[in-house]
Amino acid sequence: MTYTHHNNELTMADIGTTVKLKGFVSKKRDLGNLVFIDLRDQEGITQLAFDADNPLKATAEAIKNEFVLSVQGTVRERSSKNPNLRTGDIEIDVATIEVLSTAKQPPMIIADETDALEDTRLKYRYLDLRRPRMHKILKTRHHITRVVREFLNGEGFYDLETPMLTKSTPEGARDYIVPSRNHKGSFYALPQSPQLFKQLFMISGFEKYYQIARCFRDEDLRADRQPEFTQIDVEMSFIDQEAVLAMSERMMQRLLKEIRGIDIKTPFPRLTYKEALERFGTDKPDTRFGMEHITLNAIFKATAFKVFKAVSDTGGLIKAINVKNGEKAYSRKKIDGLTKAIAKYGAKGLAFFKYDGSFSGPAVKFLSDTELENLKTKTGMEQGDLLLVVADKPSVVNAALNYLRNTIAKEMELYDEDTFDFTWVVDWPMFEYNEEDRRYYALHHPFTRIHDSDKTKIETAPDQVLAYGYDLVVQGQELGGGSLRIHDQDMQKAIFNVLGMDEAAQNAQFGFFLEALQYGTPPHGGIAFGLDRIVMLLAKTSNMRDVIAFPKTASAHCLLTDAPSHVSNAQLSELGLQKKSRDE
RNA sequence: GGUCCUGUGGUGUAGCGGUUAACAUGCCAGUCUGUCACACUGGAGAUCGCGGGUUCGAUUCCCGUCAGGACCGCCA
Repeated sequence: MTYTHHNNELTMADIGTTVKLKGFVSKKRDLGNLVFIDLRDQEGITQLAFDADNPLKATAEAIKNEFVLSVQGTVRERSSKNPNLRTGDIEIDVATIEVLSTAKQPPMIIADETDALEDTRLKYRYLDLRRPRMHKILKTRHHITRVVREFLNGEGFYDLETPMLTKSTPEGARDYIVPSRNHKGSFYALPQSPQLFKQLFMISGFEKYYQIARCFRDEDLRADRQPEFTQIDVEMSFIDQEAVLAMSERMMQRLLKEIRGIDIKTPFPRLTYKEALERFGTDKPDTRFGMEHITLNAIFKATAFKVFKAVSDTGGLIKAINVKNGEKAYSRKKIDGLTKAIAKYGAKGLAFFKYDGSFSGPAVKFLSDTELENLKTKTGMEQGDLLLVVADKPSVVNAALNYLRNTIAKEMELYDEDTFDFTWVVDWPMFEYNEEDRRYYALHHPFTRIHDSDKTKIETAPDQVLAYGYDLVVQGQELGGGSLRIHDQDMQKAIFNVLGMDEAAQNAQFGFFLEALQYGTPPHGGIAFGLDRIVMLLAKTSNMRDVIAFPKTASAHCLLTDAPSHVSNAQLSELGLQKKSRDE
């Protein structure tokens, strides 16, 4: 027996027994004739005590933080107890001690209240991960994947694997590319998601698939975006949209209950994509509070106010949010700050109105009495309210007002962290026109099935075609998304046509898939959840690096291993590759 | 690709056109029998990210560069 207990286990009930413990030295307190050592392992902390007459006291005094020890001794009651510690009633009177490993002085304090900045933490990630807080998060992550697996196994899903070395595809994010040695000049790509493979499983006759799958996208990072991330990937045959949503709701319900002990109601409310954009200006609205967007175009059709008039005449949008009791909370100076903040979304200005029986604000003098009356009725302004108005092209207005709504709600504390307002955003448009490239793109992805009633519009009015696409949103974050898929090769080709892919391109990129569709394809659909985001949500952190054991920096650099790094010319030539100049 | 913020002992911060570069913590030594952020006394430890410029003089101001972070674009 290498040890008899973990360091969170011993209590008054164990007094008098001989135990063997191991762990890291978390903290030594040397009181002269009395030495205490906090021994930390995966589960917790136990205090070791060395009395004045203990022959090991000298040994204990030489021990430093983070040494790895194995000790044997007797459990005894403390003369002064620590109620903050699970094992705070007892301590170990040490009889033998073995130093399994010594330790250099660590570059950071290994405790929850570490003072190290994130780059230091990432460089010495293995030390950072010793902190109980990080242990707790990674254990929560494990707990979540365990519950997910149990749930999906229980619902009859098969955990099936898909390749990591696969084919690069043009649509979507930038691929991570892997050069082939056998086929010099050719490349694999790491999967952005197992999308086509899971559909092929359906064509293979598996009816319920899942995988906790690593995905790779070579795009710029954010606090909640890493170049490699994990999806809970699910696909089902012979089902409709309701089946996918209901299954997802059961899974989230189970997760919230088991991880946080929170009961949530199903079914989750639904918003159409169109509604979400109108009422919240985003496809991932935070629905924990009101302050919805109010469209004011109708009021200002013939206004004398030049700013609104110009926007109205050029097909722009005039929208507002009513900040209830915002008049006092938002001084002129703070509003100027908000105006500056929304400039990053392209908003050229922010009009504001205060109300205390009548409107006041810089723009009031440009508006007629009728317009002000209509404004009051439309926005429901009351004593002490603040109205913020943005007028510009729709994408700018929506982005700016969404930012304002979220920022102000946070500042005014209009919501609670533990409100889980799961919402489905459904009925996504199939296509989105890109002005720059002068072509349509798939809003979700090109394999999404469209509403039967819209089939005739594919060629005539692609931007009106709605798809069976759905996103799961909570607290203003996208947790997952999916769709019903096309199971008919003619329809699949028609979609590719709208996307501007000719037959040759379709065959080169997706020929294998178009062919597979010809051999009998069950109707199918699925969904994928961002595991990292689920962990963030349940572990209450806004930093994705906190929930990934070995994450990368904002520039996709691993500070621990220093990847990516140079490779030798020999390695390159084996792959048929040659570096261009500009070598350091 | 762009905007903004940060870079000073091991760690985290303060600071300022001329300083003995300050504080906390960690580290080392000593005192201490009940600590648990032990306490107290003393000590060591910094080419102020790197390069250039302005200046009599730059850690401080300016430019560039590198690194880290936040955001915009991007992420079907």
